[in-house]
Order: sequence, then structure tokens, then C-alpha cells
Amino acid sequence: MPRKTVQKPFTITVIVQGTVIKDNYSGDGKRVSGFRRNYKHADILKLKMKARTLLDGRKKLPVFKVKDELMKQLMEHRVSVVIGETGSGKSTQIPQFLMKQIKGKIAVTQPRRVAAINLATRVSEEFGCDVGRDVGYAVRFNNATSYKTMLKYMTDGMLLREMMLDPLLSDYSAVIVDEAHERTILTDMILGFLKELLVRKRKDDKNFRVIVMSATLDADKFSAFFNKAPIFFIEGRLFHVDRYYLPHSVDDIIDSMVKSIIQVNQEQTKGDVLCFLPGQEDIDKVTSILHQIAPALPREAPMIVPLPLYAALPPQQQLKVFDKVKPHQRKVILSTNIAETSVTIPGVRYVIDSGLRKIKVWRHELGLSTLLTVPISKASASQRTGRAGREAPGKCFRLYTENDYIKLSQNTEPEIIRSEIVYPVLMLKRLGVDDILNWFWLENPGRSALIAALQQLYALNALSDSGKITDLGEQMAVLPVTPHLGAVLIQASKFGVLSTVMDIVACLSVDNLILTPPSEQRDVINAKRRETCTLGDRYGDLVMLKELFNIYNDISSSDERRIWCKSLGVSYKGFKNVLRIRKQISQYMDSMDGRKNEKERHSGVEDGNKSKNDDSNEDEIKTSVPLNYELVLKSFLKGFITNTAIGMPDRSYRTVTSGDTISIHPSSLLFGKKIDAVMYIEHVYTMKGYARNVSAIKTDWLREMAPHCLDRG
DNA sequence: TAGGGTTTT
Repeated sequence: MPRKTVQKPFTITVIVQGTVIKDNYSGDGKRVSGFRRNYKHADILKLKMKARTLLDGRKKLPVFKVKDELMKQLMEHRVSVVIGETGSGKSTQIPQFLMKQIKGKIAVTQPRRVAAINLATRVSEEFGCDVGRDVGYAVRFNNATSYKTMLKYMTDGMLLREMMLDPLLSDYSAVIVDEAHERTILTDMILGFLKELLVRKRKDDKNFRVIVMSATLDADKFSAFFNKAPIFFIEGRLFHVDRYYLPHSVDDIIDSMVKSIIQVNQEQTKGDVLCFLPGQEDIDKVTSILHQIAPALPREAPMIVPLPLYAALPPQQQLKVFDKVKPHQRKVILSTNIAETSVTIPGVRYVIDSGLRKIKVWRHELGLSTLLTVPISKASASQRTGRAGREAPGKCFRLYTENDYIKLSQNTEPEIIRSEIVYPVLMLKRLGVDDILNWFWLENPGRSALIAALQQLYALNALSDSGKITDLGEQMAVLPVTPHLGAVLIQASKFGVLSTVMDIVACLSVDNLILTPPSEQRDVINAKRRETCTLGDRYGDLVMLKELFNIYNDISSSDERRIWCKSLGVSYKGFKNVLRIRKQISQYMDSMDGRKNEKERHSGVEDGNKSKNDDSNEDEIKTSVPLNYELVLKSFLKGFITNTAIGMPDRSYRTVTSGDTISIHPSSLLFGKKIDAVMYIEHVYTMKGYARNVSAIKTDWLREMAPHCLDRG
């Protein structure tokens, strides 16, 4: 499209950090004076005009009404807590207000990638710049920032990574921690580090600001943590949602859910229905019941279109919840917690809430995780309810009694007190924190959990006898994988099998890569996997991952890759991620190789293995090298020596550490086989104790790989 | 012969 030529000289005015900067142009569009830039004048004008059209909408946001009062508070205190419900505009507007008042960069952290990207994109439009210029974002695999970027939206994990490189965060003059109420491990860690920064490292820097933003009313906790920081409330902009409870508690949540869906469908006027259930199994059951009975329902009511939604669902099927349906149809979305925060579906007017969710609880004293179905919190119930009132007034049907509701805990339990905290503890060690037990924990994970983490790190040689971080620990802290897998990578590098191990570690770093096939396809897919992965069939699941990786990598067209993935019940999207992670791991390994080689050459440890098949310096993926499964599995033993079990005559297995019985999970290629000893990546307790991602090992490898951990043999 | 909520470097 031809552009209109501007004839008269003109000026573009931009406000940066409260300073008005004018840029003067001659009639032919050449810049004659003003600030330096790379844009064509037409582009910048377009962006500024777009921003102007957005201003009216911004002024209607609740946060705009209280702007002056809010900014007064934020400027007067080093730490503030801001409570703002959904729709208040806090995440988009407050950082922009702040940009005009303070000098220096502002970081805004988000628990999720998509949120960081979407917010940065939106705010760039409002500000009138391209993403990555004045306003940008940083998430894993994607950095849209420049030297000019003053406002940076980023994931929690990214800010923590920056903290590891610059513990003073000297680049920033303000950090805004958004969605703090979600209390993820990473958010909790950031809040602890910020407190430390304020009390110790930057205690004299009066210009450094911290703003904690939360959507629920649990502000007191944050305020108390930051020395009674003032709290500011902003109203939200959700529509009213009526709540209904059951008169009596029910046992069968699936039956209750199906009945409620049918009733809502018959009695309520138009609008889609969003149902919250704890897990995939419940969702699949309800979906299939609805498919069966939908044709038999009365014609007057809309036709039900059941749509499952959970993380392990292939992306194409997930996207179906956004499709439009015909006028006489009604979408009934059956979802896990994913629809509570991560996925927002337009058109929902009714919510049916089972009041349940699943959580993974780490038992540090046993070194295993359990998966539990538990009641949600009041905060979570209110969040689910709010999903019905985003566009119009709605209704929420709670499949529990009002009395049950009253008994729910106020807030969701912070993740950090029920998780493995080996990595958080390593981070603290890396940042020089000696007294882990009395650190600035927003929620202290507890003495026994902390000691268990320290012991794990010691066993991985990440900590010395005196509890100080070792060179190895420093490397593990930097690698973008768990410390256990980090130890594996470093060992693999010494054994000269790094390339292969990086392939496997990348596979293990992706969730839901190997899907659990629907029961009717189960036998076919299991047989296909065994037939495809002949070495995996013998040596186990880690070797299987390498075989799958090789085949995927050797297929050239994406269409063929997709078909192949489907035939084996593996995730295509997951494998795409595997390749990105593989590349990132490889870059990290390369960068630490230079420093490390120097030391090793003198130590002489295992140099016999460091021979011509050493592939540690090459980024290239190798699919043709013969697989040295022994060295590969021994590398894994370095990180998972405690996850081993010995085969008993009765075909059961006993763990090496505690002697407890453990079974090979039926999803494993080694399921049903008789093996002397096994190593597993994960120990989960559901119906009974299961080992997942299992490999066959030899008992004498145990003593060889970790003499100092297995004194009792 | 099990099954698995959600994030992220």
C-alpha cells in the first residue's frame, strides 16, 4: 500500500521516563534533530496513533481512577503491596505509571510465559512502541528486549536466573512481582531474595522499589513479610456471579457432575458451561458419558458439545475449546485446573465446580512423590467462580454444601512446603547463603525438608563436607535442568557420552512427551514401541528415549514426524521442545567446558574414558554413533544412585536405600521383565510404589559409581 | 497391567 507523503515539517513527541523528547523532521520525512532512532517516521507515527486510540479504554480501568493516590504511595515506600482483582488493569497500567516516575529499568515477573508475552505485547501497543523496544519481555527461548528496554515483563524463572548472574539486580530500580497469591516456588524464592536485597545488599539504596501484586485478599502475609509494607486496594471489574450449593454432600463426583450439566443445560439460557474436575480420568469419563446420552436428551434444550481440556491433551484438541459451535449447540468444557489460570475461554457463563483438584506432594523423608486429590481453597473456589463473570453476569454451581465451603482453607497451600526443594537450596548456596534454615523464607519449608535437600546435594557432590558449594555445584546451579540431571550431564562429559546423554536429558525435561494411550489403543501402541525400540526393550526407558530421539531427528518432513509421533503415542509438540532444550543444554555445556577442562587434565580422574569418541565439544546431534549404553546408564547413576532397586526371586523389587518394595510402572518397557537391578528417574506412590523411567543396571555398577553413598552396600 | 494437577530455567 502506498504511504501518504507528509509535506510540512513536523515533530514527534515521545515521553521517556517523564522527560519530553521532541524529534523534528523536515517535510520529506528526514529527521533533522532530536533523539536517535532506527525507525521510519511513518512507523513510529502509526504506533503513536494506535496508542492514542487505546488511551480512552485505559482510562476506564479501575486502576486509572486511583492513579494519583496509588502513585503517591508507591513513591513514598520502598515496598508496597497492591491488591487488585481480575480486570482492574494493575498488570498493564501500574508498570506504565511507574515508568514515568522513576529512572531505571523495571522488571515485572509472571508465573507463566504466555502471560509475560501477552502483557508485553499489549503494553507496547499502549505505550506506542514495538515489542522489545521500550517495553519488552524475556522468557525461556525468547528474549524480546534491547538496550532501550525500560519495562521488562519476564517469567519468575528468568528473573531468578538474572539474580544468579547479578545478585544485586543492579540493572533494575524496581521489581514488580505479579500474581504473588499463586505462591509458586519461584515466586516465593524471588520474594525471599528481594527481602534479602532490601535488608542487606541494597539497604541504603532508597530508590530501589518492590511492589507485590496479588489478586486475592491474602495481603497481610506479604505486608508482614516486608516489614508492614502498606497495602493498596483496587477494585476489580468482574460481573456478578450467583453461587449455588448442594443441599447434601455427594460421594460420586462424576455422577453429580453429569446430572448438574444436564440440569444446567435444560434450565439456563444461552452461554457455555465450564466444569472443573480433578483429573484426566474423571474428565474422560464424564466426556464419554455425555457423548452417549447427548442424543437422547430433550430437543428443546441446546445440544451438548462436550470438550475435554487438560495439559496432557494434544494441542490441536486443546484448541477445540475456542471453536465456535452452531446456534443450537452449547459447549460444555470439562477441565482441570488449567482453566483456572492458564487458559481463558470466552463465552463461559456457567461454572460447575467439583471443589477438587490434584496435587503432587513430595515426601522428602521417603524420597518419593504422591499424587493426591484434595479439596480446593476458598481463594481457588472464588477464582473458578470468577470464570463465569468475565463478559456478563453468570452463575456458579458448587458440587458441595455451603458448610463444606466454610470449612475450606482460606488460601491454597504454598507449593514450596510440599515440593522437592533441592534446586531452591542449591540456588541459595550458590548465592552464598550459609544459614539455610533461617533464611528469609516467606514460608519456611521446615527443618527436615531442608536437611533432606542438603543431603541430596551432598550426595551429588554439589556441596562439600563443610556445606559450601563445590565447583560441580556451581555448574549444576547454572544448567537449565534439575541438579540430579545436571550431575548426570557432567558425568557424561567425563565418560565421553555427552551427546547421547544430552538427548535423553532433553527428553526427560519435557512433560507429557510419552503419552498414555487410550485403553483401546494401549496394546497396539505398547507393541509398536517395543518393536521400534529394540535396545530400549532390553535396557529400559532411557535407552528407548534415545532411540525415539534418533528416529524423530532422522525424519525430515514435519508432516511425517507428526504421523510417526501419533503412531507411537508420543507428543509432536513435546519433541519440538526436546530439540530446543537439547540445544540450550548443549550451549551451557560448551560454555562451561573451557573452564573445566583445565582442572580435569591435571586431576586425571577417568581420563581413560576420555578418548577419541569424546563428543563433548560438539553441538551436533549424533544419531549414527553406536550406543554405549553402559557408560550412558552409569552417567545416570551419578545423579540417581539413590533411585535404585534390587530384583527379588518373587519378581518384586526392593529399594537400595530403604528396602521398601517398589514395582516397575506398567508404562515402562521393562514392565513384566525379570531384571537383577534397576535404576529409575522417578518414584511415585499411587496405588502402590511405582518406579518410572526405568533402566536395567548391574549391581556392581552401584559401588563403582558412588562408593561414598553406599557404605552399607 | 497404571494413569498424571500446574508452572519454569
